[in-house]
Amino acid sequence: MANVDLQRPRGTQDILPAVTPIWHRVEAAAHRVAQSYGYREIRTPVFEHVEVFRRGVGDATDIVEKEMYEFEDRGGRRLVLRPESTAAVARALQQTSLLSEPPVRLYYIQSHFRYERPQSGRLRQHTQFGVEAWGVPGPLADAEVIALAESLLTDLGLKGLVVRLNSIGCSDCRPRYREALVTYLAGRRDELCGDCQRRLDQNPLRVLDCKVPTCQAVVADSPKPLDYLCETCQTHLAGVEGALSALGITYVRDGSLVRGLDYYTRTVFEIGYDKLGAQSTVCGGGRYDGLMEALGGKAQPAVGFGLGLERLILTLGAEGLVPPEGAAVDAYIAYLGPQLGPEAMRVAQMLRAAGQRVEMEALGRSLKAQLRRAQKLMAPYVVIIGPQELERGVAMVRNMETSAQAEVPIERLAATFAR
RNA sequence: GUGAAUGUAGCUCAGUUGGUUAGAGCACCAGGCUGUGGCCCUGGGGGUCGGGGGUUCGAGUCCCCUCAUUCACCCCA
Repeated sequence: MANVDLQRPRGTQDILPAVTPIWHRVEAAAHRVAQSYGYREIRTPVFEHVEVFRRGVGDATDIVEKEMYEFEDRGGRRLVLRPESTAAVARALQQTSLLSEPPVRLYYIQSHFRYERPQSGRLRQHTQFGVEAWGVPGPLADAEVIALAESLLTDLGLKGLVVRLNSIGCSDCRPRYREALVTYLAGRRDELCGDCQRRLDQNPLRVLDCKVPTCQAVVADSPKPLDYLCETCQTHLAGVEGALSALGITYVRDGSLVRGLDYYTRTVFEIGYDKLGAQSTVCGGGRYDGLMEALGGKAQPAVGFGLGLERLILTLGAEGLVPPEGAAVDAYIAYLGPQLGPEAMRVAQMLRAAGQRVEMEALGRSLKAQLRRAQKLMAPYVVIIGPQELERGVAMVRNMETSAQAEVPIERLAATFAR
């Protein structure tokens, strides 16, 4: 503890054996649900050239401006630990022929790195399950990814999460709206909070979801993004909503929903769980038809989302959906006296080969201590290798629940357990 | 990046206006039961009181700095 350099870096966590099971469960569900929608897994490098995110995510975003872990490698390349995966996936697609046969449906489970001020649900290294549908311009694709996220949450037993939906327009109508909003807000600049006065210059759409009451009062009379949507965008939004309704997915229209990454166009959505406090957004996504071009490639429409696994697991905990720890092993091998260690080991191997999870006494402790250990592991059976039994080629098998014991010939142990 | 709270054994926490060797419960180990878990009894190992500096005869207690966690903001998953 004394040496700061030997501590876990700020905003990171060690995921210990007691919690890896819920991670496995969540990851398994993510793989299963994504594949059930025909999505295939992609894995991209942990680090990329800085330009991928500067151009993909946007130079003016917080993520790129002040949260990237940038470094120069020994060859003088400017690299960065990926702060998100969508731009990285787009980059990967440019370098393959996958997109020559759209649609391309992909998913990933990857770590992301951002220099954030840590809080519960906000880490410097966090994991996202993400999904991307490339080469699909129509609104059904937007609805599909939202449905996919919803399926995962339902699969894990979650209820009561709220889907919020909005459209922020396209390259045609967004500038018109932005201009109208800036004109309006500039006229009432002195009524806005300090943050919003800054936002007005940098990212005026963000003023819409400011929580300061005076700002909300100003926003209440402001031009609404939906009023400025061009016909194409309106039709698209209506298409998404129609599909969601057909699927029976409940959502709320939230005209103030804005996302912080520049690449979004038209559809944006979030799925949140309000009991998580300030970090309540579990899933965020939308459409990013302009991303591929921003990265210098041929234009390709796409929709997707990122879903934070740490936050998802916090939510499962808050909802009491983390199952209690089960037995770590099927059998515990106890033995008496150091000379029987090798024989105990041979028995353990036999059972493992037969598909059993087996832990063997490692410290040569008293039988009492070995049984205590077995109990702790919730091992249903203990196989006791002792000199008395070994002479006759048998082992004592103890049922830990009933305390019943029976001698079983060693060569038949595997068959006994396999039933 | 802004504002605030917290930091004592592996865990949850006591620790009176600064005053002798820093405690409890749980956990762990051993013995009681010389080869049998859970209950009980007895004993034991464990702490640079987050770290550094200062005030003082004396600091877990007071002051400063620092690190970490948490909460709100900001942002986002």
